[in-house]
Amino acid sequence: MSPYRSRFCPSPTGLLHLGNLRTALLNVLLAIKSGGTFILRIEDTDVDRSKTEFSEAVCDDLQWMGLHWQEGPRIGGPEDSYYQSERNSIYQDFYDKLLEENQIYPCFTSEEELKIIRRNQMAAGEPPRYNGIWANASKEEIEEELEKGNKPVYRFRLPKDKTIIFKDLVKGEQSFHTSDLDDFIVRKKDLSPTFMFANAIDDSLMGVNVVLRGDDHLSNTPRQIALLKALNLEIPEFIHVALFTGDDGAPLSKRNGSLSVKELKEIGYFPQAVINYLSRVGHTISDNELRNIHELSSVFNIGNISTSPSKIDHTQLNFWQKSVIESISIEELSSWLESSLEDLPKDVNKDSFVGLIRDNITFPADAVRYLKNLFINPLDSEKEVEDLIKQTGSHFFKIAEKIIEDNWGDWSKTMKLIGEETGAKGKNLFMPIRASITGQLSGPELDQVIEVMGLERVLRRLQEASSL
RNA sequence: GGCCCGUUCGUCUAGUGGUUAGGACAUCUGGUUUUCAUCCAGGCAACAGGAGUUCGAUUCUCCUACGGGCUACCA
Repeated sequence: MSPYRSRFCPSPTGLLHLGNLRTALLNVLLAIKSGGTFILRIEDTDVDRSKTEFSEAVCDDLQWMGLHWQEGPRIGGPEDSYYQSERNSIYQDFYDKLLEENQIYPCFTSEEELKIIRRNQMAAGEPPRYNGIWANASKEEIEEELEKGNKPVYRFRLPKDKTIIFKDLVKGEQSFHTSDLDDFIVRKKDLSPTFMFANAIDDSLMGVNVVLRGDDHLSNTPRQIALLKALNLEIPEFIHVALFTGDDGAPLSKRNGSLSVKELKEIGYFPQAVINYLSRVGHTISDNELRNIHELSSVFNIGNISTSPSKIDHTQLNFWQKSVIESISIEELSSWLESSLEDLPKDVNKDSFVGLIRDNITFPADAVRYLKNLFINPLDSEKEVEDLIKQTGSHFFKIAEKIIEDNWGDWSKTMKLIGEETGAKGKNLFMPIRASITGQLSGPELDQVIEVMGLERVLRRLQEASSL
């Protein structure tokens, strides 16, 4: 595989979410795998919606996820700027050239007029398309509008009756007729470039040789190819990946399960869990190995990219999260949980506690729950626990307390004695003990729990239970 | 409306002109735990529908349905 120069080019109008992230990841994997370069470019051409805070967040989020770029914001590269808002002089040269060659033309039809035209076309059962009234306007007509102070947009003169064919590396050959497309706008009234223009030009100027993007861009591709051809610019290869949808099949949004990187971070997801999940959505990896980004890139394969859309599934994401928790060291786990463990009593060994709950947690919040229930919250803070303890009666706990104190260090003997003394066995024996000591109805093996808690604390718990 | 993309277990997916249609996650059951969780083992579960091509189609073709995209002075 020859080195690919891939790119990710978000517009800073919001936070990065699982869908964008997947596209970014695939581009990174492609670059690493081919020994190429991953470029980050900020497409902030929409002045009203673009915000600096978002472009900063995008960079932070990608870095946190371990998706590093070799050219782009913060680190620079061959280009003067990787923010499109700072590249206007470059675009100006192309506009000049295109205008001179009569490949673009000014159009004075206002947005309101366009809306009306479109509505009428729809009503008449015609395809809503720019009617091309300004395509062949005379110099005089144009002068007249300019004199009136009217500002034009510029449209690209799309070649007539041509078929544009390109090969999508995943979907195969795609063909579009220019008669189904219209003269699209390349420059807005405020002189800023449109996506269709700046995106295609920058890809080419930056030497991007593979454009891996969402399926939603598929029908933009012939337009961009036509534009690049008109400018004699290099045309990259294309991969359009099927969309990643919400659990209802609709485009990914907050209400159908998408999470922003910010939220993922707050919930406590490991970047590694996220990339292992994401690299298996719409892309096949035949085994269930947990991998780092380099290992993922080596099993990444364009031919394994699927053509059909996939739905987000948090249980699968969480599976990878648990898989990371299983695989890392106690030290790493402890530092992951650091801020969640602030309330852990000083006399409790942090690593022992973390080791104890490791198999029973998915997120830091789960660790907090154990911490609170084991060491802080009173026994009546969870209803089921309180009910069970009251139902069992204080007699049981008084007996248990004495036996545990006398036999500390031999848990199986302890439980046997409590069973004999109280007549309880099985569930009726273990659940009240578990409930009173741990404040929960489920959790790790009891002998391990009491070891971490210590005799004093366990006895205090039993006393609390008998006086409930 | 036009153009385009897509449709295999609940989910992510593998796969082939003849297969017991495979795996993973979830779920269910059993085992371990004198309890629950964890862990381990096993089970359930799918080719959107209709035509055609063919000795034979889940696989190839067409149509329909459904989902999605583009058709923006958003990207």
